[in-house]
Amino acid sequence: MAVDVQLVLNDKLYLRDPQHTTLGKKIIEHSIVLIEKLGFDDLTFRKLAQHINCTEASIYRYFENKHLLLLYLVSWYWEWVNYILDIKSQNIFDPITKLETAIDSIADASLDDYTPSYIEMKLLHHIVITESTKAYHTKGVDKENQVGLFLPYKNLAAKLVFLFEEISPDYPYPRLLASTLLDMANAQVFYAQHLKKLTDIEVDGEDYSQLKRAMKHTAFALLDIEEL
Amino acid sequence: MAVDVQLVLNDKLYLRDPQHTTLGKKIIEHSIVLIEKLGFDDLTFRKLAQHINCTEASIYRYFENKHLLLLYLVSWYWEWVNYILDIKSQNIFDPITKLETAIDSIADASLDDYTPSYIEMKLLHHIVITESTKAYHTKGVDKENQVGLFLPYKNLAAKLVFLFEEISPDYPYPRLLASTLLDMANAQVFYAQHLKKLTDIEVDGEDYSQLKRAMKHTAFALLDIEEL
DNA sequence: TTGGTAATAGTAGTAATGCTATCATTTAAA
DNA sequence: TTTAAATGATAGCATTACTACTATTACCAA
Repeated sequence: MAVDVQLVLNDKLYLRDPQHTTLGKKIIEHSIVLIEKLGFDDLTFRKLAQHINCTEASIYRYFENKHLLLLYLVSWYWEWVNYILDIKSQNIFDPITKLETAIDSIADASLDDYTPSYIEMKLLHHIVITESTKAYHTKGVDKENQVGLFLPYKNLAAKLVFLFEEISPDYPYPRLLASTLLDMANAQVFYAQHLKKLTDIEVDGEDYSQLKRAMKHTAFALLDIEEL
Repeated sequence: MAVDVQLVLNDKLYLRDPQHTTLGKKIIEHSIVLIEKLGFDDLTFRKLAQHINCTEASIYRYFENKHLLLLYLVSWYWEWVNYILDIKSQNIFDPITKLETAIDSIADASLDDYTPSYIEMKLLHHIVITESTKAYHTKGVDKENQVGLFLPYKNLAAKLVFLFEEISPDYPYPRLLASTLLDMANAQVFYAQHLKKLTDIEVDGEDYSQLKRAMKHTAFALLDIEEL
């Protein structure tokens, strides 16, 4: 019997912690289902409330608005990737192997099965791919950044930067490479699904092997490492 | 006395072509100003109407909704970059120099001064940087892609792909590199302005030289070309 | 077991949004 | 100069994004 993992998320994301209550978990669970179905733009708290048979007001007790709900979901996702990455890179000491592991973790974190029962990870991954840029392209970025709402993503990037600097201390753009790789992991999947002319990779179901190969190729070439 | 350039845009973008009328141009002009000021999310046709002293209904006669207005602006921008790129790469025959010119055009297309009087190019550039992903991350991507609404961006990417294949026919990810570079041109500027930990470059006012250097460094390394 | 508090439900209402319709009036092209 | 096209003016309506208030239930501690 699996115990649900509880990730610690910034408490500015919510008014009441959804991980603590039954309704809270239901909100998370069904918001994922509903965003996947309708798209984030067409999600409303009213529809969500109807969908899970609670009142609109109840949802507002957890999240100030749907933007913060999205930010919560996206934070959850990246926090999860951090968690998976840390687990998988335990006992690996060669930085290049570590980087490969990191890329693998980033590309298929959603396939790991330690995920809490109320979070359908594959759907959440899909939401991150198609909707996550909306979470930080807002007038409020700077304020939200200041209170740490983007830390999960930035911490993940920082881990990559650390590896890059270990591997190729002279590479001039480690932070650019980190954010580019992370963005690539989402964008290229989106292109593979919707704008095929913009990518060379194919994503077949949950098979991200081509993405991983492309990411590694890119990272290695830029860090000036021999392909393995 | 300058003559306004008229770019040919997909007629599915609008109900009535805004380039043909005074009010149309005013809508474009002030939508740019207002999106820059409020952010796309907080723009409404009502506010825009008040701002330019016309009626809401008049704006709806040009654009079905604000999503299509954004798509129009973004299309205009990328069409403009295509135009600038074509002009600037005339009479250049060395593909590597051509690629350098292309990257320069992409990074500072907004600085060219042939721009029509009613389009404040620097503002539009800023809008593309912060809002353009919203234009294609919607439930309607596939339909809109099918009728060609993303062609300006895809055509630009195709031009890069053509150069990559000329320069390094064996490079395995030309389309990925094209879209990655184009996305990078926006994302890294956004990071430089809002999430500095995610980039190594600085953007000082309208000086995109560091961005250009980083883009060239990336492209050359991946295409396996000696730095110049 | 009781009492109190946290969680949720229920209801209601308001300002703003995203449109659409109708008809009158102005503008500009033939 | 006529006529069609473009715009204005006004109105209205369903939905959205909340907020407020009160009532009820669940649960934990004394």
